[in-house]
Amino acid sequence: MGKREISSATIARMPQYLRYLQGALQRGERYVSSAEIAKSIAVSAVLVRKDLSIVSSIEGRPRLGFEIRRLVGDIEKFLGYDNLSDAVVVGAGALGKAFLGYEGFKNNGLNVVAAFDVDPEIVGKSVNGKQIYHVSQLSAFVRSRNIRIGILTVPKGAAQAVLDELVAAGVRGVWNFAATDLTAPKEVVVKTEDLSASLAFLAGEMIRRSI
Amino acid sequence: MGKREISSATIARMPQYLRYLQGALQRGERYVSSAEIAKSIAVSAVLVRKDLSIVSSIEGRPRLGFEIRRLVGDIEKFLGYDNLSDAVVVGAGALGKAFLGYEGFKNNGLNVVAAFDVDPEIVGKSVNGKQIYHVSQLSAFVRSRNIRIGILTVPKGAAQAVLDELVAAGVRGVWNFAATDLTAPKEVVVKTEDLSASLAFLAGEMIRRSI
DNA sequence: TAGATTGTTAATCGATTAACAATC
DNA sequence: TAGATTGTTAATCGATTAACAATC
Repeated sequence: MGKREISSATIARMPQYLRYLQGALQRGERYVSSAEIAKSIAVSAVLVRKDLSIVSSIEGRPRLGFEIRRLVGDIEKFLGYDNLSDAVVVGAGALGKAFLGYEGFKNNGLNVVAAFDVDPEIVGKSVNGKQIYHVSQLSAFVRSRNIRIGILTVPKGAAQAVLDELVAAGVRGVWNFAATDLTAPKEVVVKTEDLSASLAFLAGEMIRRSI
Repeated sequence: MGKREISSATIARMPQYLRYLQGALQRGERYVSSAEIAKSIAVSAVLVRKDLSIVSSIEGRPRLGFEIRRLVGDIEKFLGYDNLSDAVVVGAGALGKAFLGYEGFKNNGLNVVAAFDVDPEIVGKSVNGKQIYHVSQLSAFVRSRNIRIGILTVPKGAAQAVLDELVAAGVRGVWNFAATDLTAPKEVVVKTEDLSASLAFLAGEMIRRSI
């Protein structure tokens, strides 16, 4: 609809706004000014207003600020949190199991329904009421349940092959924790989570500040 | 030493370069051009050269490119990967246990030595040879082992208190997976890992591309 | 009302890219 | 040598901030 491209920096700030606003809502606040939001996120108030104007139809009211409840609704909608989609986890090691056990992503629109692995030791078990199947059943499962999101927690070596299989079965988004670069068709979104990059940032900051 | 500030965008690319270069090294390659690196990372060749000139003392050689082995060494040094530091995990739930079980961060200079929790069910057990202690012992442990890094995988509500305790005991860097905003003294680096922000990015891209 | 706070336009700042001479 | 590839300077681009009129 001719909308201008929204910068990824703006998108990345949305969950932070959301987190702050949900907290404010729980404290019983109803309105918040851009300056208050700005302070909590270490960003300028103008930028907050600019960001909010992009995702929200509501206008802030001079003297009062923004109505928190509606803002929360708009940001959740923008981020797609209102629209729960099912996901599968491939690789039921420690991290994969953590995904099975964690329900928190439901608030973010993600519902993990099952996991897949090759290890006969764990295939057949379940975590948090969610079954671990053998990888040979992955493709049929994804197809029949019309799954759109796959979470990759397999070893590096297996990641590309699993991704290919997921894509062939209809997955359109892959959340990759395998810390390796993957290739996928253009219409599939791959988000590689590079925790060692974060760690590098932490370490780098520590070094820079202490010297 | 009067060095110019290095942008966090540059720092964030370093682990990506490193990953590509290590792969090239394993394939037996010895030299690589900035254009090849650029292609694998979807970034321009000029930017690669600029980034590399910041972290590396070696110069690229016209026609040949950069010597991979030395580049890998320089980037690892820049990121502090050569300098293993001990860390503790606080919160031994599913994610915390994943950290205990995962040895991969040793390549990034991080060595997890123990975990802490309050749950009597798991205190006293060990994962991957690493002991889970009661939180009451946290402070003494950190002090006596001179631990500098703490990984927070506790529930939101407990995060700030744990951080305060870690800081009081001498921790200088905190990797926070509790998805809540924390406050810490200026000299302490806190890196909050917001997986729901990543997830938002994935979901957002999926929506944008499919409409 | 007066003043706090908004939304928007123009200016600034910083990161990326284009252009190109230098080099092996 | 000729040509691939480098490092650097200047131009561009995009994101953030400053300034300020509008509004409740």
